[in-house]
Amino acid sequence: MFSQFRNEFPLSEEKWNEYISYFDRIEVPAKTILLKEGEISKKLFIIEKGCIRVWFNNNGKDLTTQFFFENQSVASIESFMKKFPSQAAVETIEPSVLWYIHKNDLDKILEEIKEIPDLRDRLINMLFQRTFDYMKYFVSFIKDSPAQRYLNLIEERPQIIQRVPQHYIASYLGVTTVHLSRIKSKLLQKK
Amino acid sequence: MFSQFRNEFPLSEEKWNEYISYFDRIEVPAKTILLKEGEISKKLFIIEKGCIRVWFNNNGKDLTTQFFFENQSVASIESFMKKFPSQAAVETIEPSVLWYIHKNDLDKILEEIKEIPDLRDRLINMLFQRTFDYMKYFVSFIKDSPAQRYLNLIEERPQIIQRVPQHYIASYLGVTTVHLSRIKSKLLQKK
DNA sequence: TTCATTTGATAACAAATGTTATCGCATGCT
DNA sequence: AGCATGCGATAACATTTGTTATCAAATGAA
Repeated sequence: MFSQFRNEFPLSEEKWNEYISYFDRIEVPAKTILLKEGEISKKLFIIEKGCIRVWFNNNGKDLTTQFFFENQSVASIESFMKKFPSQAAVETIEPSVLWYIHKNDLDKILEEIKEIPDLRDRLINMLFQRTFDYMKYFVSFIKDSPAQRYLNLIEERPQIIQRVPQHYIASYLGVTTVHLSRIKSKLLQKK
Repeated sequence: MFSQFRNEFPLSEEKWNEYISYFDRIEVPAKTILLKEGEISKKLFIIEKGCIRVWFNNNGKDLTTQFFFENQSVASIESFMKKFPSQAAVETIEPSVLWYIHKNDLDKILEEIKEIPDLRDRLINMLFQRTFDYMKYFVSFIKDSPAQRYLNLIEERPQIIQRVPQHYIASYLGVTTVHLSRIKSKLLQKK
């Protein structure tokens, strides 16, 4: 799982092995709740196989805000960083194979690697990039119609279209399942 | 302008004076474009007096995404950081008194202060906080009705309601001016 | 296989929001 | 003061999106 990332990290063999030893592997079925709404997030997950969504409970309706697939890391990030109760829940969509690390262990690692300027700068750039991604996502949400956003998904994130049940996609797009069906059938007519 | 921030920065008197000498002061009327769409952002502004909006041109309609008031710093941040042409424009709403610094000078300062762990960590936390603010903003956008979002603005950012013309507020809420008028008149009926 | 459950499509109707046009008030300029 | 302009309210109508209900197909468990 981790060897593919080995050469990205300028670390000694010892440190590398120490760091990956902090991770545990689990296999879970679909619809496993990894973090409940209101809980404090204490684990960061990395997906070996499967997919995960992050969602908010909004008056009983669920509102999916993010999807994650293989090799991505997942946490309710604000809860994880600041030890706040999470507003969001984290749940598998498919049966999944996951690796996770406890926050305490990750904090140890981060404390150590931030003395390495190269890694430190990369971390900062990641944070910036995440901000920019949110901005882009948000602007598209106000700018584009649901139909256009659906087309964007097809172009930019085909995995979502292929692997995620449609009602989750609808909530991600901010529309009802009924309306997403209408969008799809209109798009088919035009072709 | 800067003396109120003096004690937040653990810097020598010399460095402090050097850093603030990089800033210039300008006075501009309302509706002054500080950055055009498509330009690369090379200045960071700090508002002494007045207010500013950041907006996107979307098929001729403008879409305001952010408002800034006294003591806040403003730039088209992705353009400024990465030297990309800016998708957004930056424009004064009121006649304003601004201070600005060129990116080159700011980069020099940042390069120096990031060796100070305290300042460096604060910078990183700022970036995280900005990410969290965007997430919150975004979630509210999908979760809440325009009327609810308008009520949130009254509660959380009364400056916007008081100082910003209504058509900018409408575009910020993602609705037309007509619809915002309807929202306001319905809220009045209920009281 | 068989049955229950999940998922998705569609129709009919309701509610929310956009579009266009008109009016009036306030503001700033000369 | 007088006038143009910007801003906001409102009405009538159009379009988009939500709600509820029903049905069909796919999927999963016994």
